[in-house]
Amino acid sequence: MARAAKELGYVPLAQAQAIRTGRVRSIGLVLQISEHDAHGPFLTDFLAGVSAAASAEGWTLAVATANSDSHMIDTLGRMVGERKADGFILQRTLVDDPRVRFLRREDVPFVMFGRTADDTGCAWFDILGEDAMYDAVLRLHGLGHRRIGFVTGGCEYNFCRLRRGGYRKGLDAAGLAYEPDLVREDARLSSDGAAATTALLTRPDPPTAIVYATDEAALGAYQAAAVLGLQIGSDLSIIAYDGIPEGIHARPALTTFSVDTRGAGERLAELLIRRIRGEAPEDLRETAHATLVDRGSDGPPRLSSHALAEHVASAAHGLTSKGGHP
Amino acid sequence: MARAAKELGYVPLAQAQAIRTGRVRSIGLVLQISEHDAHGPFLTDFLAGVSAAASAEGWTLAVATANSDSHMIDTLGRMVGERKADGFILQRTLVDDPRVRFLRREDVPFVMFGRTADDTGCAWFDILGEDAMYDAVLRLHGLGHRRIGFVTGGCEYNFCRLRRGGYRKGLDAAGLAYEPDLVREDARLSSDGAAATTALLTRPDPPTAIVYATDEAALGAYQAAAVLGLQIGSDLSIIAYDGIPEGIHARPALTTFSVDTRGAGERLAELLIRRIRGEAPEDLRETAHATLVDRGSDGPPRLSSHALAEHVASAAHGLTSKGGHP
DNA sequence: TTCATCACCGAAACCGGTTTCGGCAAGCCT
DNA sequence: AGGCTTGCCGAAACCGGTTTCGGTGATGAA
Repeated sequence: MARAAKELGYVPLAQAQAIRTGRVRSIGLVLQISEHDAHGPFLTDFLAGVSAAASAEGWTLAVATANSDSHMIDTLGRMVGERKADGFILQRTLVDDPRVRFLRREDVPFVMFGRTADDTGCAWFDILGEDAMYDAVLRLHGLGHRRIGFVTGGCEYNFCRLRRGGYRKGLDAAGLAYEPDLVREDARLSSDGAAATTALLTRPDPPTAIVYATDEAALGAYQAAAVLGLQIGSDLSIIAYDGIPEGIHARPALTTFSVDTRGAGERLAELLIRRIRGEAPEDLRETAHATLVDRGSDGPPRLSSHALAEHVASAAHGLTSKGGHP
Repeated sequence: MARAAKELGYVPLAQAQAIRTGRVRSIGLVLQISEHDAHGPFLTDFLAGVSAAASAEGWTLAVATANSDSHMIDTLGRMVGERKADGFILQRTLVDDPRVRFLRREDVPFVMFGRTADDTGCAWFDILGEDAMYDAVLRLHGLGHRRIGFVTGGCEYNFCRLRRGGYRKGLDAAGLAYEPDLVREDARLSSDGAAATTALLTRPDPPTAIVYATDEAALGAYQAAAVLGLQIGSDLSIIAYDGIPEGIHARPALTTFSVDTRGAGERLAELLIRRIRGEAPEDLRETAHATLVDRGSDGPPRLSSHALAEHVASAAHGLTSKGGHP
């Protein structure tokens, strides 16, 4: 019977099943359009991964967008109310995420891309950015750097806390002292990254290498270095994280830890489907590693911190005197 | 009764309606992940527009991805078979598009972003890129340019044919002769754009201005100009089309016709919903205009075509002699 | 006033599955 | 061998809406 039905090309209607089972076989994804990470190929890759894994299981992907936190919660509620999605993938997890609180309260299944501070009852997939930061510090230490700075992204994101922890553990492992003054926070845009870099370099004891929590921030370093007359890769070594394509086009190209966004999407879709099918969230936690893409932006230090400080001071003087008498 | 129901917070379950009406109130969107235009903020803006307009009508958005033409057709068929979508938005319309043929044959409603060669029975929304190209030529003519080149994108896309037509009409209106040698085709990537630009500039009678069908191609012009020692905006004027953010960061910033991607998504969603509700495709055709963003990449010609040719020739000689004795 | 038509409203059938329930046959234990 | 339990299979109820149908009351025309 079942065989005959199959041969006739029969496929059960998803919504007819849904009416009884309460499942639509659909994964929900609400994008925050204000997020700048929505740019770049990230979104496409991520969607490709999610939809590939979903369609392999016969599931589909329902996408919505939100322009604010409250709009986000509304949209999540509406989608689950109308049964447009059986569960959600949450990207860009915050340290304390309102979406998590809402979905937990409403008892709606979800999976996070990234951990939160309190992940009880949460399933998640995450790339171990802290390990990448750790490796970056050790790599720079191995190249001969002894003063290594750190620039993070937005502090409301949990990854920022984690990566900063990885940086600090790297310093410990390398036997270097942690100096809070060598850390700058909240560099979201490349302009923030440029400002943070300038601030670190104009100190009396500047770092000869800087680790950036995001490529975006690191791109600002090129601008800052150009202004101060420094050569990236020799006068200043930088290593970042994300693997965005702009890093390839920078000169010298950016050494960075690249993230398999598509693969992350696939894993998240699979985890969410298993979560919806009833598996315990504690059993649905996976991690992966970012892979180092060794390009030209890091190398042995050409100058000592002291010499670098003098170089920067003279460049800054040149700038101000030029600026003063146009 | 109805009021009381509403006050109780009642919302009809979409899939229960769907089982009887055959409508899921869902818009389908299948993305070609191989498309390079999937990068950049285009996709985010577009999704934001579509999902905003859809949710205003109580509809949702079902997204899938495809990595080849046949996979695309499969996915369209599967989504309509499983009733995951009531109709589709097609982006990046080809001159002769297999998706259109399939959906037309299967009698599935759809709306195109961009026209095709044969649009009988098709609803569409499009930005009049041909008008932009026309305006670009007249603008350059007004600045004093008399030899104006043109570089198109991939010829399989219909917009390419249209924009080329706009360029030609612009030449006519300006009283300039159309010279096939001043046109280069198939510049998809910026590297193609660079090659096309170099080819045009190394002619004995090079254009002093070039119009590009896409920003991507135009970005290659900066590279080509740098190699030949030309200053964009004076030695060579360029105007392009799309409004991608990289154009802002180019030096000088790219003068381009900017497209309201989000608005396009909104219009397309609304047109598709009306199409699904039964309106005739002929009544569902809309156009909009791109808006010129006047930045620094165009200006009066500093050199005549002849002088430009000499300049290029000497630069090229310098390059080869350098290259010959490294 | 009476009859026909119209509008409105409630009941029932239906959409296409899932799930439960009951009946029947077979197997096992006493 | 008889009674009880087990397993399987088909029928029926159900999910939450839409749509059709039939009946009722009201309205308008003869």
